[in-house]
Amino acid sequence: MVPMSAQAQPTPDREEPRRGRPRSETAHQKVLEATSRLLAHTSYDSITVEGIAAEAGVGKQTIYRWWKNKAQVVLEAVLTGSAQLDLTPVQDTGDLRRDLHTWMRETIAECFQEEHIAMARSLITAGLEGLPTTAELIQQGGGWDSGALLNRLRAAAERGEIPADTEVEVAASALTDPLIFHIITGKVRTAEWGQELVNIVISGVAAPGDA
Amino acid sequence: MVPMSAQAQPTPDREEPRRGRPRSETAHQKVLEATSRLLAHTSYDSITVEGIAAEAGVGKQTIYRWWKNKAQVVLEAVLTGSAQLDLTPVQDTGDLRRDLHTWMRETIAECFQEEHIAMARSLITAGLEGLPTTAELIQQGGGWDSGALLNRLRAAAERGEIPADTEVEVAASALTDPLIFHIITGKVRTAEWGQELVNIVISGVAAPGDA
Amino acid sequence: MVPMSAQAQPTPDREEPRRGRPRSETAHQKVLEATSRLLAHTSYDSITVEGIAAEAGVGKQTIYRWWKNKAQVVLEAVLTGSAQLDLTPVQDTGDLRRDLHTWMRETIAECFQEEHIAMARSLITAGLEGLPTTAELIQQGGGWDSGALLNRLRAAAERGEIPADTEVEVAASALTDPLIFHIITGKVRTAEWGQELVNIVISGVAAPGDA
Amino acid sequence: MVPMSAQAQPTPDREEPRRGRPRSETAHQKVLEATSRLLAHTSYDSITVEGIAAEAGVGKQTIYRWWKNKAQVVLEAVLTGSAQLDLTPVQDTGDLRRDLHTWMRETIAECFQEEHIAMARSLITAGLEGLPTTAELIQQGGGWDSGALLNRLRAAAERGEIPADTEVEVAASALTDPLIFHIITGKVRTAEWGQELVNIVISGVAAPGDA
DNA sequence: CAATAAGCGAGACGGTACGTCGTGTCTTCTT
DNA sequence: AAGAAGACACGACGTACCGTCTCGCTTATTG
Repeated sequence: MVPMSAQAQPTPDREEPRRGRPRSETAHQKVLEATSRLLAHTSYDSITVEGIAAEAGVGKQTIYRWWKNKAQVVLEAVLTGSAQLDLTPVQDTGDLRRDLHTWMRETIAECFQEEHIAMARSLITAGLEGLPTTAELIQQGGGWDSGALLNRLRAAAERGEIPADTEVEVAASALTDPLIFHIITGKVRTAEWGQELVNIVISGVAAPGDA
Repeated sequence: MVPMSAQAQPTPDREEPRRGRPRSETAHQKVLEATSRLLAHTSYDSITVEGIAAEAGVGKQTIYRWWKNKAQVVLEAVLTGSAQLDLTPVQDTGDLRRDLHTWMRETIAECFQEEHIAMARSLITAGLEGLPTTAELIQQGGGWDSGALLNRLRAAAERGEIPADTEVEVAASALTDPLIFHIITGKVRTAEWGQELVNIVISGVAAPGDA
Repeated sequence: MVPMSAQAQPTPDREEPRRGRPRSETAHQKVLEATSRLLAHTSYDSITVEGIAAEAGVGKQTIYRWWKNKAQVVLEAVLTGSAQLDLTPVQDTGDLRRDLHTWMRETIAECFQEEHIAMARSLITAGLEGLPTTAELIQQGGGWDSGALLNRLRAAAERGEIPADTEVEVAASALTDPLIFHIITGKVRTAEWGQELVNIVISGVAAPGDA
Repeated sequence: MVPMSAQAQPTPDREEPRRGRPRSETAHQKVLEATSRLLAHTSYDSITVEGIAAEAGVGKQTIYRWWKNKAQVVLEAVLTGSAQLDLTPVQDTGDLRRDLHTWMRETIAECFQEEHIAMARSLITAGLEGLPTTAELIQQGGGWDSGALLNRLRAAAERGEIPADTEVEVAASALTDPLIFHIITGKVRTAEWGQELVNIVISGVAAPGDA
């Protein structure tokens, strides 16, 4: 899957020592795990809060104590759950073009799998159904983490593989966004498509426009 | 909005003249208009079929006579509603880079408006919530129509502005998809970002990789 | 059971011809029957609206369309359902004391049965939980119908068996209310207790006070 | 209110001195008072344990340490709360009929007051909702205490005002039960009604049936 | 006088039911 | 036969209570 990571701390929690029985981190965790489990074989909107509660062995109210609605739960489940998928690294052999081709090949192989597609779609849907704020959550707090990719591009810029003033973020967008968009909409993309995309972007970056 | 167009013929229209009272095209239209009106200030899932029916002054059954579920109605409303936005053409002055810069500038100006963003999001959600088939509907039947863009690129290829073997569809993807993705996730993008994206892609296309 | 009868017309219904699909009297009936069935082996408060809906094969909303809450449903079910229990008649052999003794014996035999006790309790609870108005419903609209008893007493008064100015309603109360109250609270009463009660009341009625 | 009294000793009090912090009788009392306060303007089932706890400034668990469920709390609150209402005595002037008339007049005046009615209803509901055992609690342990009335009748029997073999308990039932039943169902009764009831019963008792 | 045990207010927990709302179908009468 | 209207079965929503279970703190009794 396109790498994502999330810190997702829904309760910034003023550190005043709460009274009464403290919230059970166990319950919190059980819910996220149950949600992930359900997301594997169910689309966002056929997931129900009641279903999550049942699967987690948790009271519905407990879910609403931690999250404001279904979108938030799913969002956090996807974001934290996929953190471990954040492992398509971008190697640095010194040859940018080769490294990106490798990365693209692996990423495509990994991403276009039933389960990851389902998760990505849930992420989008959950993000869109949440408040406007939630959309921000996707981008900023975690969402698709193109960090590794960005780092590789920055290294290339410093090292002179590509011009030092390259807008690496734009270049990264040109690589990841078509990928993500095609995952979501269900257009299956072949390795060749990916290779060509890398070629175009790398060449474009390497040969700065005459504009 | 990113140009889309839709023919949206949900009824493959058997040409046998039906018996009894013919379906009211008026009602059909009223529904689409009402839906568009609602989409302007409401997110996909807080739109209800009952709400649409009420807004349109139409019976619920009439809606289900034409479309098979909510997702389809919204989908068609978005697709046809945006058809008239499909007017960001790509001019052909002979200078590809300049033409694309112009197109990008205009598109960004047009797209990042509250109302278009809401529609784009609804499109995605409706597409995802519909059957798997629906996802295809977005891309194929209508969806984001990068037709004008593709044509301009093909013209450039034929004319030798860019290499004849250029994968124009990939290049188009590299331009439109980051745009779309940022619209739906709510990342607002400046004109500069767009210009840089065009630069990268055009240069990359123009200077075929040495790979 | 202590005789009750009810007309229970929750919808006084202005006779303007309603538009749209008319309410299904069938559904209405299915609910009442299901409720009666449940009341037989369940106490009032362990009956649930969801349970009634399931038992009746009816949507929950349909119940709430006809009745305002659980108390109202149960109330109507008990009242209408028991109408057929209104059959402990008071015979008229010309001998009031003997007739009442007979009636009392039969009523006690009939009333102190698990199932009737449960219904009577549900009636009270439903009545009390409903609005203040509901309490009125019990007395006026139906509730415990001491009609047959009253008639027998009135006949006796006209015929001179008891003084013509006898307050027959008070006398009836003195007979039925202890009976009802003991059913509700669960005090099981023997035939002897009933006989003695009849004796006291009849004698009291026959021998007008010297006050 | 119809006189009741309650000993209500929910803890049969094993006399081994418990270890640890002793239960706070203060808390116990605060709960009962809070419950009584709530009972004044709320029906049984819109009273909540959480509400009682809040009103009493007490933890919920403290309530469940003393009583086994809501019905028990309310039950005890009503029973003990009304103990102080147990003061409609039956005087003994030697004239039974007069004494009972006086008692009836005072009792009716006292009983048919909003607040007492509410309490009586709660008592019934609480009794019915409790376990079967609870129903017994009403009658036996406390409930409506017709003790004073019974005593007056027994005195009359010993003294020859009424036949020595009078079934005083039945006679008392014929007086109190109609009263109670009318309170809970909300039928407001006038003083005349009460007077007539007394007349009938006294006469009936005085003039033993010729059966 | 510490250790121990149980009570305390507070409030989260797993449950269950509530009453509302939306979906997609069905049924009435009207056009 | 299609239209507007609206009831239908179904099922999820988010809330409210129930009775239980921790928390950290307080208060007696016991060693």
